[in-house]
Order: sequence, then structure tokens, then C-alpha cells
Amino acid sequence: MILNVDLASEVPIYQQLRDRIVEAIADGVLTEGSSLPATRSLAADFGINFHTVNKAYDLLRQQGLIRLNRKTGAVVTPTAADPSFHPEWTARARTLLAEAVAKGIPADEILTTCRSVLDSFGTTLPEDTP
Amino acid sequence: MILNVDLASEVPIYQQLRDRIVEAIADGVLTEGSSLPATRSLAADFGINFHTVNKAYDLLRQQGLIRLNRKTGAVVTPTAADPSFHPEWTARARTLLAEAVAKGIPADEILTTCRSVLDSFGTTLPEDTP
DNA sequence: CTATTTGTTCTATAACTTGTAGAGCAAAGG
DNA sequence: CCTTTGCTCTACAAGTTATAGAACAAATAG
Repeated sequence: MILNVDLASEVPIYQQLRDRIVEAIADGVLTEGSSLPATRSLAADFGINFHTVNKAYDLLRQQGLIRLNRKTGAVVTPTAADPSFHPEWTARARTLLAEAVAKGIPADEILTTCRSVLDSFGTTLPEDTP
Repeated sequence: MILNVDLASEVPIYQQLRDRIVEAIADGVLTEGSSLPATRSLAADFGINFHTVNKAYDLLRQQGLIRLNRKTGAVVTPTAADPSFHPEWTARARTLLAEAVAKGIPADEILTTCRSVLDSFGTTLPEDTP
């Protein structure tokens, strides 16, 4: 699994890690039961501190996307219904969509972009999970 | 204009202000030429520091959504084409959409939500601009 | 012209966040 | 038993957030 993280970005590293892993799950690169690298080894790969990876994994756990076990490591969980997710997500989507509208992008073009992004998910074959 | 800002939120106040103003522009509550409140008076309304409002206005100016003039104050600018906006926005949309997909929301439901949010914009009549 | 309103810029400070660092504990598995 | 792994603790430097006050600069209103 290749995670595209920019150490020089203004976006916090732990946030980028979280985002890339969420996208990998949406993409189908990571599926239910897939193991994520151990915090220390992923940290070593990027040349960052393992506490930073820990923080990203902790966010994903809080969001219910992965489960963390000692020895077994981080594992992608089956998707569970979460009633509080939809309204909270919609509020964030509203802000993002408003930004595009305010910049003068036509609503149908915005929707088309969303559709093509959604279509791009799941087209990637899952990697072998060791 | 009523801006819903939560001082106790973990989201920075200047960010919330920016978000609410962007949404007001998308909504049509603020249109080209609309004046925003003066930094000091808006700060007084919320009981916050005027530097915080200043930061929000500065973000909006950087994004090309408002123009700041001495004496005249902050004014909503006509929307101008911005070639760097679309790809940058799409990247952020990708992360947000991935989150919904990873949480198991079906793609068509996500699109429907986006469509209804977009439809909700522009249905509000512009306020009088004094 | 003068006075006022408004954005702009400067310094300063306290609290919180980010990322690094190291030590050590705790449990699951081979 | 022992290794691997998550987890927790303390600590530190650098940056961000929000507050605070002072003063400058330009444009408008009277």
C-alpha cells in the first residue's frame, strides 16, 4: 500500500495519513480484515515519529473504521451503521459544496465532479493482505 | 445576517466564520456587492476579538470571495474564473466523499445528499444590503 | 478641511496543537 | 518464554489560536 503523504504540507501529517487510509478503504485497496502496517514500521517508512502514526490510527479507530489489537495490529473493521454520521457528514459537505457554488461553479458541474470521484472508487483491485 | 458560530467548538472561530460566510454567499443571502459587517462590530456581536474576524476576512480575501477596502469595509466580489480552484477542490471533495463511502453509505445516497444540499442553495432571498 | 470609520500592521502573551523523543507497561501470539 | 505490537507516560520545541492594546493609513461624510 502506497500512501501519498507530503511532509512539507501545512496539513498535519497524522491528518494526511488518516485521509489517505480513508481513501484507500473507499478505493477498495483496503477491505474488511485488511491489516495496516504496524505504527512503528509505517513511521519508519516515512521517517516520522511513531506517535504521529499512532494519532492517525487513533482517529480512524474513533471513527470506527479500524480496530486496534495488540500483536495483531490495526485491522479494517466491517462497516457498521452509525446514526450520527450522516448529519455530521452532511454539514461538512454543505461547507465544501458552498465553496464551489460561491466560486461560481455550476451545480451540475459540481455534481458531475462528485459522481466521477465516486465512480473512481472501487475500481482498484484489493492488494494481497499478508 | 445571522452567522451560527459556536465558540465552544473545537473548530477555530475564524474558520467557522469563514465557512458560514461562504455558505451565505452560496445561499444567496450575500450577493455581489453585499457588504459584510465591519470587523470590530462583528467581533463585538460575538464577543470575540476583532483580530479573529480579521483572520476570517483575510481568508475570504485570499480565496477571492471578498474585497477589503478602508472605510467601505468588506464587499462580496463578482465570481471570477480561477483555474487552480477546481483540481484543489476536487482533491478535498475526494477525501470527504471517501469518508462516506468508507462508512458504507451507498454512492447513490451520497449523490442524492449532495444534490439536495446544492438544491437548498439559492432558495433564500437576499437580505437588504444597507 | 476635519473628523470618523474602517482596514492594516505591530508587538505581546497565554493556552493549545503538532511533531519529536524516549522510556516503559500490557497483552496477544508463536 | 519472548517477541511483537499497541498503549501510556513525561517532556520539549515549534507553531497555531485567540486575546489585547496601540497606532497608522486611507477613504468617506459632514
